[in-house]
Amino acid sequence: MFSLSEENYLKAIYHLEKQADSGVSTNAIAEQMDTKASSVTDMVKKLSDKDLAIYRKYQGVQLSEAGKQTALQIIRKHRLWEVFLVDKLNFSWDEVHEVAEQLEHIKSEKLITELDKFLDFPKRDPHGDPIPDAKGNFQVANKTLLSNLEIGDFGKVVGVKDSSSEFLKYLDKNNIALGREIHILDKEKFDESMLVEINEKQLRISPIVSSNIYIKS
Amino acid sequence: MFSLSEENYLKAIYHLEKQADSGVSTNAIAEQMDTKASSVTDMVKKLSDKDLAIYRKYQGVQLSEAGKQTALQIIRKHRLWEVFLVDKLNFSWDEVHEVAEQLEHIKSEKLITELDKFLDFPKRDPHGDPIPDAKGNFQVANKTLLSNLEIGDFGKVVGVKDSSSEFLKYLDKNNIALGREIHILDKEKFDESMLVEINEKQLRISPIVSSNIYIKS
DNA sequence: ATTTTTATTTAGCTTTGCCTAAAAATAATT
DNA sequence: AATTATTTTTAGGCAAAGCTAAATAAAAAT
Ligand SMILES: [Mn+2]
Ligand SMILES: [Mn+2]
Ligand SMILES: [Mn+2]
Ligand SMILES: [Mn+2]
Repeated sequence: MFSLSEENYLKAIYHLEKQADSGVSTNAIAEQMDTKASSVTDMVKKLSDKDLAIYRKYQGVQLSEAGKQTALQIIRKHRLWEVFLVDKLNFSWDEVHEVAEQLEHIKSEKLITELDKFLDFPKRDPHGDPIPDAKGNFQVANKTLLSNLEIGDFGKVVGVKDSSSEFLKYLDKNNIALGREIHILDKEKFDESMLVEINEKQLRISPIVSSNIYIKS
Repeated sequence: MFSLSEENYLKAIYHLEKQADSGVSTNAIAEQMDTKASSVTDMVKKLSDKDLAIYRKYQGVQLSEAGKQTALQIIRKHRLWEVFLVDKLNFSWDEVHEVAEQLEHIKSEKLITELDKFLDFPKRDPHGDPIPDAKGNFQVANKTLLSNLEIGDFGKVVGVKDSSSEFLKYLDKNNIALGREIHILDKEKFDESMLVEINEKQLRISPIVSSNIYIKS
């Protein structure tokens, strides 16, 4: 169907489109994909020719409906594989992304249908992100960043914004995991750092940490 | 490490080397890989440069020790994935090969170690082929082709030589599966066809069938 | 309203893996 | 042994996906 490279571009554009309101810029894609702007221009033209994206010179790109659906199916596969790795193969949540990046490109309808069933139709991946169904539908959780909470608030950790291995290892070290109750004891006006209670222990966290943890409050 | 294409060539050469006694010919590889002889020459030079193969112009190729080990690890992955698909995801033995061709190229040491463990260290794949261990070792079964048996002989089906979907479906239709007892009732001298009893039913099979079924007798 | 800076595109080149057609080597026949 | 047929290699090209450097458009600053 589509090349590995095309699939990766679609995924990147999909993710960038959620933040940007207008078209996604060439440079934004280049940065996300760790490639050069000129390469992006080439590919974006190709996606446009294949009606996977809408592109006007100097105006950025947006995914077409077909492009969005394709991206969602790749994301579906990525996240299902992540669940598989954690639930069945003893991977930790900081180890799965790299491997899922490869597995998401395997082409087999039956494989993904059966994997979904085998995993008992999970709704979220190990990082708390929603798993689209075969039609591309998924639940958007009403979550907020930990950094938005105020002194005295309670909440439950439901996801991470940054899912880099480094950040996840930091969370592990401090016993912060999905599902944990968190209580805001203090918030420093000066540097926005927070004192929180989690797992019956007190912990001071910097804003770079609190702005990468999703909370359901 | 190695490209998808390089890995496929190594695998093809490995399989061809088992039959051919001298070096594997360019044309044989081209046919196996469904490509052109000139493309094979190119790739074989590259493998030779990387010390994965020994190649002398017009004399065919052989795998080096490194090349053989690499091939065996790909075969290991291929067969483990086939077991996974059949044992865990309800695939039938005629559906797995295509998907395993893709999955065998996923790069992750941990993935394959854990998959092996998850499957309880299987020794054979769904077609009866041995699964090499992490060091490339595997048991060679003492098996023979059904076509070599004589009238009155008994045996057990332990593998298939042709594992094309068409052949496997034919076997399914006639209730021939791994582990089944088989009894040779008659063998026609003229066309080498056989009358066998399997599953308490009599069945006449052509030499093209009997020479693609492995028996342990 | 210019000028300067930044972003984007174009042009031209590289590598990988493949192809066709022609040339060269090897194998098979006569 | 010479000729013919087959196999293999070489030469020259193509498409995908990347890159650098130069040109152009858009945005920001003066
Ligand atoms: Mn991921
Ligand atoms: Mn994830
Ligand atoms: Mn197979
Ligand atoms: Mn097999």
